[in-house]
Amino acid sequence: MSTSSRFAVAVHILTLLASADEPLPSSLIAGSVGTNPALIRRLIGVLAQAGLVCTAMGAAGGASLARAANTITLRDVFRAVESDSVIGLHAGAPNPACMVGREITGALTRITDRAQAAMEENLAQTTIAGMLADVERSARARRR
Amino acid sequence: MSTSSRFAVAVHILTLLASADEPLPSSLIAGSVGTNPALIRRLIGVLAQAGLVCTAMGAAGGASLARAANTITLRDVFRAVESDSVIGLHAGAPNPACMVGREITGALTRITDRAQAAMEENLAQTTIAGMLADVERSARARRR
DNA sequence: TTATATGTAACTACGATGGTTTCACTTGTT
DNA sequence: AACAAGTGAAACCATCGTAGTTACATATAA
Repeated sequence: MSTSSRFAVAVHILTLLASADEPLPSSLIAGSVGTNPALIRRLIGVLAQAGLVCTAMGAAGGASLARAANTITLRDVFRAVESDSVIGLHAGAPNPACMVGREITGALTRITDRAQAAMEENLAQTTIAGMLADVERSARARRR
Repeated sequence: MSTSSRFAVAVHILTLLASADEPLPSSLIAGSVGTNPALIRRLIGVLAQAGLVCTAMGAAGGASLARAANTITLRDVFRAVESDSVIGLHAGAPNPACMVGREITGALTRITDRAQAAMEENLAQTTIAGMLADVERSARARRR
């Protein structure tokens, strides 16, 4: 199974904000993502708590990037919206009367932590600015 | 969110099989994992399809490793039991009328594929034999 | 022949996710 | 001052995947 779509939508939102020079309302963002404004606001709340975006209430309000787009890595985004580790462990504790059951969780945790760190290290190599550049490059290529 | 516990349980099963020199019945494995035999048999079916274990029916039957424990990497196990990519994309297609909406999925796919490859590369560095050695080392250390 | 297994289908319970509606509150504009 | 355009947050619902469980047909060693 895969993680939720929150990461994908969060990157979408941030890339959109990076391409704008004024606060964008949740309704506009929802139009681009293809969902409804309340959902976007929920996710933006998480991103705001993580210090990635800031919001303005009232008319002409909306969300904008809290930092420069080239200082926000996809790892930052991932950690903001995805709390658990991507590789799950046992649902219940294994049998402590068995050697493998007793020691497997510790051994597995070491492995999965390392694997996830490798993945996040990879995500850290891309920023929101990079994503926007990538999107613009693709759009140019498609137009030709 | 995280993946299912299938990977963790599968590694548990395989480590257990690596420590045995005869076929183990699902009931015994279930006792070590802390769940019920039918669940174990379901998972073993997947591992058998992937060519990691083989099973024998009837009395004195059970599951055993199909290959040497030092030739089964955790990446093999991961791919056998976890079909989807770990990082999900959008639930529905974004709005193609918006540049970001139109291009973000392609850009994201490139990123997430690379990130998952990095994670799997990391998992490939450990084998079931390594897991068993790790478990045995931990058990020795605990006894002291 | 019997005990011990697997393989598989069917069903339930539960939690996370995405989606939706609604309402109080804030703020720029006229 | 009134209004329009926003956010923030709560309360739901539907859906889906997972884990768990039971049951039974089938296979096989002793």
